Formats: sequence, structure tokens, C-alpha cells
Amino acid sequence: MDRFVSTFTNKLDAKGRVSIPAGFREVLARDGYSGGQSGGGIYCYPALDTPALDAGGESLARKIDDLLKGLSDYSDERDQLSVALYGDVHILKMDGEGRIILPEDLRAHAKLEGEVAFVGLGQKFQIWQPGAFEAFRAEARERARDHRRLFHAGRRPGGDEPQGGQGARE
Amino acid sequence: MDRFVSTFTNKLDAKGRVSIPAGFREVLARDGYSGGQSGGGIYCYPALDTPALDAGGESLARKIDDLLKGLSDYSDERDQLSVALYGDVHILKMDGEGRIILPEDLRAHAKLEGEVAFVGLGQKFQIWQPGAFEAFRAEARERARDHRRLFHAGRRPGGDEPQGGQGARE
DNA sequence: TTAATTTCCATTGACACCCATAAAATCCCA
DNA sequence: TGGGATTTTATGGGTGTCAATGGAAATTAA
Repeated sequence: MDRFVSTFTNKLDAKGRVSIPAGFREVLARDGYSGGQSGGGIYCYPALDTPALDAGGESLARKIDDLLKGLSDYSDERDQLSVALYGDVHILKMDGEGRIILPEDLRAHAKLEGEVAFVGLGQKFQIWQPGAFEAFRAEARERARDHRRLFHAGRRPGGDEPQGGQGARE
Repeated sequence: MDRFVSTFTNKLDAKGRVSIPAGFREVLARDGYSGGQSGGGIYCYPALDTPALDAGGESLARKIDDLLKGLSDYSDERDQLSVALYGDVHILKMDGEGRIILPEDLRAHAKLEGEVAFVGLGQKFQIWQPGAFEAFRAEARERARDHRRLFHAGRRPGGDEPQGGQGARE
């Protein structure tokens, strides 16, 4: 497996720890995860548009770098974008049991408490408050249905979901 | 880790000392930091556009040099920029516990008092008065959202992407 | 000496690391 | 194919270590 798929819900314990789903751990390992100093860790930051956290490994970090490469050094614009992209990032490292601890500001952004949902999105995954994610998922399906009706009106009365990656639930 | 990432808030004590976040210290060490007399130290100067301080190690110093090399000698522009970039630079050295002392003029520029926020921007980091930084961060996020909309405009008929999330992606 | 630094030591609390247990998935062989 | 045995995951908790912080001692400057 080389990308994050499916949704899993795990418990957030009293210390703020939560287990990364075993399947996701494997993907991270393949993506160059290293608990040690010199390398990665899990890159995690607040999603811009939703009450969720984005997370991933090295490849996600490289994406961020690439975004900034185009901007000239010492421009105000670059500093601002850097703050949005780097300033909010936390580098989380797993303990021996594959858990991370979620810092307070990240927990606050996603309103995490008690239980958290890990949602695979292919190259990255998101962390949601389970209830919020259910609502979001329902909304996304609704919209996907609308799109399909607009595009394929009458063609396929009961076709499959155009947007994959969320079929399996825990 | 080879770049400055994330945000940390530490206390400025009565003597004007403040701890550099441990993660940043590692990056500095890798960037050729040497507490010793020869060279080394942390380069720190007032940011041009914001009430913050820019700081970094050797690679930041080289960046400044490169920037100036691009300008013709004896030009007004070069002189002004040289003064702006070099004139206010302080070379700070860490004590045994990884703390620096912020000189008065630097503290004044960023209105630092009580607590200071260290903000990773990749190859450098900034030092902010926490309240001022929060405002700047909010603005930066807004800009980042716009930035992304420009990139993805028209890609998906419905506008928003169903998964939400940030620009760094696929 | 007094004032201002710099070096050293002490305390606190957060977190990394370790072990234990429960639940679930997987294996294996009759 | 069933169902007990084994392995993997998830989760809970204890503890040592280190980062952050405060303050004393020692060094230098004025």
C-alpha cells in the first residue's frame, strides 16, 4: 500500500495521545518516515478551509517546499506564505506504540476531544472530530450527486460514486 | 530536520534572556552554528516589513550576500539595501542552556516583552510579540487561501474541493 | 566598589520510553 | 470449516530524561 485510504476512529487519551492507524503507519514508513532527528516525522497542520488537520510524511513536506520555490527571497509575500505554510506546521513523532500527541493548538482547530477520525486522502490524510467529519462527508456526497446529475443527466440512473477514497469505514 | 518549522512561544526573563526552541537549535547546529568566536552565532536583525525579527544561521548570512551581489557596485540601491540588511544585524550567541539575550534595539523593534514567539519560515525564523503574530498569522492564512484559489480556479466545476484541505496537494 | 554581564546550578513540568493488558485480526491444523 | 492459538493493534499507565526557566555565583567592565 502506498497511499492513505479508508477511515479509522481512535481514542484520544488523557495525555493527548492517539494511535495512528496501523495501515497509515506503513504508508508513512514507505514515505521516508524516520523518528530520528535528521529526518521527517509526521507533518501536521490546520486545514485552511475546514475544522480538520492535514497530515502526511516527507512527500507532503516537499510539496510545501515546491510551493515556496517560486517566490523571490525576502519578499513580503514570501514571508506571509511561509508563515501560513511553515508557521502552522507541527512535526509529530510517533512513540514506540505508533502514537502521536496532538498539541493544543491543533486540537483546538479541529475541536478534538475523546475520539478522532483518521481519513485517508491518498497522498495525505486528515484528522477530524468524528461528528464533524460525518456531516462533512454527507455534504460532500450530496454535492457529488448533484454534479453527477448535472453532467450525466439521464445517462446512468444509479451509477457509482464519482469520488473515491472513502468507501471503507472502520 | 533541516529547516525551521512550527511556532513556539517562550518566556523573556528579567535579564532579557529567552530560550531558543530545541528544534531550532538543532537546525542551527546543522547550519554551521558555532558558539565559538570564529564566525558563527545567530544572525538576527529587524524585519523590513513587519514588527518582527529575522534570524538564522550561516545559510541566511550567505543569502544576504547573494542578494547584494546581484546589485551593481556603488549603486544607491545597493548602499541602501546594505545598510538596511547589515546595519542592524546582531550576532547572538547562545549560553549553555540554549538561550540568547535580545539587545534593546531589537526588542524595541518587535515590541518584545514577557513572551516571544519563534516562528519557523523554512530557512530562517522570525521572532514576534505573540499578539502581533496572531494577527499577522490570520492575515497570512487569508492570503494563502486566495493564493490557492488562484491556482485551482476552474479546476473543479463546483468550486470547493470535496476533501477540503490546503494548497499543498496532488 | 558598583553595575553589568556571563557561567553555573536547581527546579519544574512535559514528554519519550518502557511495560502491561485488552481487544481484534490472522494463522493453523485437525 | 471451525475454533483454539498466535500475532498484531489499540490503549492505559509508570518513570526517567531533557527542555525551559529561575536564580545564584563568578567574571568583567566602569
